[in-house]
Formats: sequence, C-alpha cells, structure tokens
Amino acid sequence: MIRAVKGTRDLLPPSIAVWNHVEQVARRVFRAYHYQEIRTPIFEETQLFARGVGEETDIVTKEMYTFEDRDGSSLTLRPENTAAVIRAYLEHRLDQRPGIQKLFYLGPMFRRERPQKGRYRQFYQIGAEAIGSESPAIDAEVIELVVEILERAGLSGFTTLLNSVGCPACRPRYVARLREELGEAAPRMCPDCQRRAVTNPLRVLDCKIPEDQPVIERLPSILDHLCDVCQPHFAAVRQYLDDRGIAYEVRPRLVRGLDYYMRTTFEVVHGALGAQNSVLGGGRYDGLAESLGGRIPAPGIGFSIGEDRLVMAVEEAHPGRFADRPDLMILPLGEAALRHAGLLARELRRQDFSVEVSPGGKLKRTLETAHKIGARFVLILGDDEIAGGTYSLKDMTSGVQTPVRREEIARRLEGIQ
RNA sequence: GUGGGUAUAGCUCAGCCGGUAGAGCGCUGGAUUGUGGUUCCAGUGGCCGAGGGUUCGAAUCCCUCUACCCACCCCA
Repeated sequence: MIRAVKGTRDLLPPSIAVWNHVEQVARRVFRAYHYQEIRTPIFEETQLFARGVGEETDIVTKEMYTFEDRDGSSLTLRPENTAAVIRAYLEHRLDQRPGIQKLFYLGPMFRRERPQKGRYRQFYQIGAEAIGSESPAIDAEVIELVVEILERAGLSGFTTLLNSVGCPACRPRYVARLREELGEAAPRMCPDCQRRAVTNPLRVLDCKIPEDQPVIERLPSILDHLCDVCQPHFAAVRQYLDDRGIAYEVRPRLVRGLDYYMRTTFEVVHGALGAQNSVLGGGRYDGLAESLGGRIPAPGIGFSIGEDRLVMAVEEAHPGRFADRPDLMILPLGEAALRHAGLLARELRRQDFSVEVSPGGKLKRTLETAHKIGARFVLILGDDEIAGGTYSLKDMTSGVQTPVRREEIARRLEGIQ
C-alpha cells in the first residue's frame, strides 16, 4: 500500500477545522494591522536560501530538498520564506511603494529533518515581514501583532522571550569574548558544547544539559556588549512593549538559528508541545537584502509561526471546539419528499446555510445520523408536511420540535448563527 | 546523522510459561407504523508489519529488515 511519505501527513476533518480557524484568525489580525498577503513560489533557486539563511547553517548544509532541474539549474523547496519575501521585495522594487511594506504569508515549508512531535518534513508557517524601517516601534508592533494572533486563536499559557543579538558592529566583539571564555570553560562542558564552542559559540548558550547550566550562567551576556546603536534600540523596544502591557521575558541567551538575524530576536514557547516547545520565532534582519546581493537596503523584521505546533496546542486547549457542524439536515420521507427537499436545500444553501439532505431511509436512523454529524437543526419532511404546507423543524440541542412555514426556516436558522 | 520505544480489526488495546485470535469503541442492521442522545440484540470486520530460523506446532521464542512514535542534533 502507498502511504504518505515520511514526515508528511494528511490534514483531515475534524482537526482541519482548527487549521482553518487559526488561519482565519491570522488573516483577520493581519488585516487589522494592515498587512497584505504575498504568495511566493514553493521552490526557488538554491542560491537564494544558501545566501539568505546562511551557508553554514544546518538548514542549508543538510536539510534542504534540493534537486537539479532538467536544464541543470539547482532548485530547492523553500525551507523558510523570509529570503523569498525579500527577494520579491527587491525584484519588484517594493521600496518604491509608499510607506513600510507589511506582508504576510502562509503555507508549506520543507526541511529534511528526522520527524518527531511537532516537527515534520512538510510543515506550515504563518509569517509576516515589515520591511523598510529600522524603527524599534515596528519591532514592538510586530510582537504585539503575533501575540494577538496567538491569543485570538485560543492559545494561553505561553511565554514570550526577547533578546537582542547585536549587529555586525558589536556581535563579532561579543563572539570573540565568548570564545575566549569558552577556551577555559568548554573542556568542563558536554561534548556537544565542546564542539559548538568551536563551530558556533552562540549555540553553547542554549544548551539544555543541566550540568552545563552553572557554566553557562557565568558566561558573558550579549546584552552587556551591545553597541551605541543596538543598546538604545533594545531599550526602546522594551519601552514600547511595556507601554502596551505585553508580557515578555528577557533571555540574553536566546539565540536564533538563522544567520540573518540581528538586533531584536524573539520566540514564543508553550508547555504542551513536547521537546519542540517553540511556537514561533522571529527577529530583525537589516542586512539580509545586501547578503542576497541587493543594492537596495531593506531593513526589516518578521516572524513565523509554526502552524502545526500552534494547531496542536489549540486543539489540546479546546478539544472539539472548532468542528464544522451543518446548520440543518433535511430528512425526507419518501420520493416526493426527497424531490421537494432538494429544492428547499438549494434555496437555503444560496442563503449561506450549511445544509445536508438525507438520501432517505428510516426516520429513526436518519435522525441518529443527523445527531452524529452534529446538525443543529433537523427538518422533517413527509407527505403530511407537503400536504399541509408546513415543515417540522427540530432543534437538536433542546429536542423541541415546532411546525414552521417555508419562509420562516431561514429566520429560525439565523437565530443560532 | 545518533539513541530509545512500539508494530494484533477502521480506532484504542488485551492475548501469561508456545497449542493456528479477543474486548471496547466505530460501522451496518434489528427491537411492528414518522422521532436522535440511553439501553438491548445481531452482523461487519485481522496474511497478528515483512522475511527467515527454532519447534510436531509461533501473534507468542531468536535473527534480519521495514515502518511509525519519542528524544538528541537542529529548528517553526
């Protein structure tokens, strides 16, 4: 039997309703903050991600779905979308449009990792980028926006982590300092940290091994090494978040995996997700456009929500709450009633009601089916009703059944919407 | 790439020390006429992940493989 390939999955009812709910909430919030949608291709030239994400990152070195096209060019299924959005910004000269470009996207991304809870090879991200301003006010607004999405989606009990990772002016100095310290400390740490101390010192900071924590505590903090630009920028972001009453925790050891981040970085974690507890990550990337070879500066900040993880957490918090239930199920008794039901259903469907028509059978069974599929109302339609010109409308929640005339049905259904 | 766990009905799982399969849920139907949720009855269901070995006999013991899950790595 042919099965879905490793790390991919079918999204089925009823949980697809949660996906739609999350996406609908996101679209509504994006609209409120005046973000507009952008849809970039699912695959791009490999170079875009190699340069955008960082040649040395794990994503680029071992997790990309890269293939050779028939003309010999190297293409890659997108492992993330920020680089592509910036590419589009440069390609279409969106810098020439008025104001800050605020764009959102949602869709599948691809990384060839070993699947586990909350991690898939085809996974979905809901993200946004605000391009064209270096102002810390934008940073705060972006964080406010993403928190708004999470809350309105039905998530609670999450923690927003905030940090600044500096910029090309100050981070190298900090990294050098860190290397120095690690020269002494690393030998006392876990094997992974000893490796990271050489390859990527910043990664040592978020090692999870308990024994290493005391050592990590004593390592220098990047926040003490921010330059004259980064330091006030970070202070301003915090100020604006405080103004809004948005809760966050400063985590000087929060580092991001993608090379393009600078200054503000943030992450939201949630307990109910297993080891992959991060629901979203984001940050500022003022130098990304240049590293893509663009001559136009495109300072920006963005985030991406791991939709699979958000859906998982929302489902856990509100089981069964977002199921798609039909407003009405029509139960015709007999051939004449079935024909009549077809016409009636079409009329109601044109008024945007969700209507199911039973193909027939014993009333007891069809009522049982109506109950199982969650129909809010049931309309019983037999010879008596056709003759009398009224229908029997039953409220499946209360069990109360009342005679209604055709023109009353819509109004009765409205009452429950 | 590394480690651990699990594979038996559509789903969740029993099945001890080897004697050729069970439950609950689901699904279909019935409990006399056109009334659901509860109840009762019946039916439907399985190459016991695949291959090999031990044995008179393997879902059960051994080996190999595969798949899935979880964790590491890394990240959303």
